[in-house]
Parts: sequence; C-alpha cells; structure tokens
Amino acid sequence: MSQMQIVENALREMILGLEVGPGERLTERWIENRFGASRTPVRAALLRLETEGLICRDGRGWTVSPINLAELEQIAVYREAVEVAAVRLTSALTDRSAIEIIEAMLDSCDAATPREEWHRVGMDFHIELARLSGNEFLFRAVRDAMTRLSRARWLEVRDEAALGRAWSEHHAVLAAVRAGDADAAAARLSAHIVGSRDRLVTSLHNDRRGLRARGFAVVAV
Amino acid sequence: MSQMQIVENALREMILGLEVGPGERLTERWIENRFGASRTPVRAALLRLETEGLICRDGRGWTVSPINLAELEQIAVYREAVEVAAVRLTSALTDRSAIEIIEAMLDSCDAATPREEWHRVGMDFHIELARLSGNEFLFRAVRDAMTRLSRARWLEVRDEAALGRAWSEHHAVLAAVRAGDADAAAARLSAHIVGSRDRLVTSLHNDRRGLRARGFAVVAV
DNA sequence: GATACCAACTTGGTATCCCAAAATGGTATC
DNA sequence: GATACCATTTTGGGATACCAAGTTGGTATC
Repeated sequence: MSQMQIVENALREMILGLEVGPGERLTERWIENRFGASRTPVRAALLRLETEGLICRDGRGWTVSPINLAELEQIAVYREAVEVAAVRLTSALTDRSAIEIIEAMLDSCDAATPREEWHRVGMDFHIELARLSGNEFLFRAVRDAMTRLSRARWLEVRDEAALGRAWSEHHAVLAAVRAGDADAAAARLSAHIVGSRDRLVTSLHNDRRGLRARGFAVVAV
Repeated sequence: MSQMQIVENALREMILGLEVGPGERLTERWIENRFGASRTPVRAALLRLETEGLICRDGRGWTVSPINLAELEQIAVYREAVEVAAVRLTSALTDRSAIEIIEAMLDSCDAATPREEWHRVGMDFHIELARLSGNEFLFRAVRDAMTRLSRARWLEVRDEAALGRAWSEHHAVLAAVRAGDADAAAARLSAHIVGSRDRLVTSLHNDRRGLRARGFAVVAV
C-alpha cells in the first residue's frame, strides 16, 4: 500500500477515534514525523481528508473539523433524501438474500459487544443498505454522510436506551424492505433518521460543556 | 491565486470543454509543461479533480473520465433525490425574491445567445435552485452531479426542440416554487429530470459513433 | 519473419530543498 | 506593567532530484 494511503487511513482513524480533537490544529510537519512519511504523501492525504470534511483549511494551515450542530442538522436532511431514495430502490429488488446478511450483522451485537462495535455496526447498517440499492452515487452519499456524522455519534452510543430504540427501528426498516413495501420502508427509515437526529442534537447539547472541557471545538448554530 | 488553483481550474475547463477528450491519458509531466507549474501543484489539482469524478486513475496513471452511460443514469436517480429534497425546502421559503433572479437568468437566453451560454444557464438553474434551499449538502450534491453531467449535456444542447422543452419545464418548476406548492414543484422537477435523462441517453446513443470517431471514450452499460 | 530478450526511456511515488509569509517570543521603550 | 517593535522560528507552497516499476523499441537468435 502506498504511503499516501497509509497516512490517509491512519489519520482518518485518529480523527474519527477522537485521538485528535475537533478544532485541533494539524501541521504537515507533525504528521510527517508522526507517521514517518515525507510531505508529499502527507499533503495528498490531507487533500483527501479535506474533501471528506474531516479536516478543513484554517487560513494557511489545517484544522480537524469542529463538530458543528447546524451542519449535523443539515446532514440529517441530506441523508434522509439519499437514504430514502436508496431504500426504495432496495425494496424493489427481487433478490433479497443480502437483507439477511444485514440482519445478521445487526443481531451480532449483544450485551457483551463493545461500544465501539455497536457504533460501527450502526453506521454500516445504513451504508450497506444503501449499497444494496446498486446506485453508486446514493451509496457514496450515504457513506460520506455517515463518516461526517461518525464523531458525533460516539456520544449517542453511550445512551443504552437510545441504542435499543435505534436497533428496533433498524429491524423495522429491514422488515419492510424484505416485504418489498417501499413506502413503509421509506416512512420507517425517514422516521428513524429524524429521531436519530433529535437524539443526537439533544445529547450533544447536554454534553457541550463536557466536550469543550476535553478541548473539543463544538460550533453552535 | 495559488498555482494549484490555477492548474485545477484550467484543467477542469479543458476537461469540461472537451478540449481533452474523455478517455484520454494525462501525464503529470504534460500538465506540468502545459501550465508552467511544477508537479507539486499539478498533483494536488489531479487529486481534487479525481474526487470530482472528472479524472480517474488508470493503473498507475491518470485518465480523463470516459462518458459512462450507466453512470449517467445513476446520476439521474441521485440528482432526482437531492434536487427534489432541495426544491421542497426552497418551496417552503417565505422570502421568494431570489426566485425572480433565477427566472431572469432563464429569460436572459434568447435566439442570439450562444450555445455555450444556454448550457451554462441550464446547469446554473438547477444549482442555484438547490442553493436557495439553504442546505449546503444538498447544494453541493446538485452542483457535483451537474458537473459530472456537464460534458454529456453538451450533446443535448445541440437539439433546439429539447432546449425549448427544458426551458418551459424550468419555468413550470419555478411557478410552483413561487406559489409555495412543494408537491407540484417536486413532481414537475422530478418529471423534468427523468425527461432530461431520457433525452440525454437517446442523443448519446445516437451520437456514439460520432463521439468515438472524435476519439471520445464512451462506455456502454 | 517471428520471437525472446535487453537497454533506454517514461512515469508516478517519494524525499528533500528553498522560499515567502505568518506566527512567535523576547526586548526595549514608555 | 503594558505595548510596540524586531529577530527568529515555523509553516505551507512550490521546485527539483531520485527511484522503482512499467513501457517501448530495437536487436539478436532461431
């Protein structure tokens, strides 16, 4: 694997894993030393991560994108549009064998499963469902939206009750898709996304003080 | 303006203007000489254009993205999802003054207007309508989709009747938006996008031989 | 004439060097 | 003690040198 990809992936993991806090400054030289690569691949990786929205230019330098409440709400609207379109296509599929795989993925999480895994599976549910639509652009849009939401969703995952609600909503969507009922699937997914947004915004709002204390930049509306 | 942006913009114009044909190979050294920049900004520009889908990796090198029929159809589905979501938001706006600006933009095109301008205005209609929604992600999605469609739409623009149909459909959408009728606006926009896709696919199919003769790579389904 | 093989060239990937501008930190002045 | 000013350092943008892998073209062999 090329140096650029190594740096890109490692840096993405650091950002998504909150090892570098939202709002933190990044210098090309620091990354260079941190990963033992030269500036050429480092800069290529930064350009990539910028298009993913994980970092942003800060004047002449780079900053880990802050968690932006207004942006999170806009993303919810955006992902509702693309996910609903995708799930309608998926509901029309004749071959529904892949649905079982997704359901099994959901069921693989139990009380013993670490939070990190719940978090990943919760995102992959949406991504894989969109992938099934067969539309590459809807798929990418959902994947990118989930990536952008990823850091904020860490907070939601700490709420046991919210997780249970989300999981049962996931199952409800899958049931409608399996039945080929596009309208029901769309309605349930839509409700899930709106509910998910509300839970996220609420817990973010409650935790803002704590986040700032940890040095995380959280931008309000 | 930085060298990178100069190279990026100039190269984008060349690609969108079909000055370099779809499927054509690009070498970093050629671009370097063509624009008098060194490889650092050239590589940065290439990485950017790759994320826009205008160029793609071809093994170890770079290629101007071919015009891909299957991809165009997928983009139509994608943009229908995001544009309809955007126009619903736009229809809910109380301040509709910006609608007049868009309408004036459409009306600025007449028989004396060069085809290039018709093409640009036709794209900007959709982009600006999405921008009015106020949702940055829907806006970017529409803009990116139109960029990806841009080269193929050059072909449609040559058809006088198709242009007239498109323009009257644009006006119909605007009328519904101005009336605040989100459902009608959504339905009309949706029909326009589907019709636009059909016209595009048809004319592309008819012209494929001519395109190949000009050295353009056109990938079928 | 076909083919196997090799040398020269081309190309993208990487490292490194230089530069201008901006940030930093210390110091002199009030 | 606050502040204006200047030297130093740091930083990102750009240019260039080098390398390994892949391509090409020619040549020797059969």
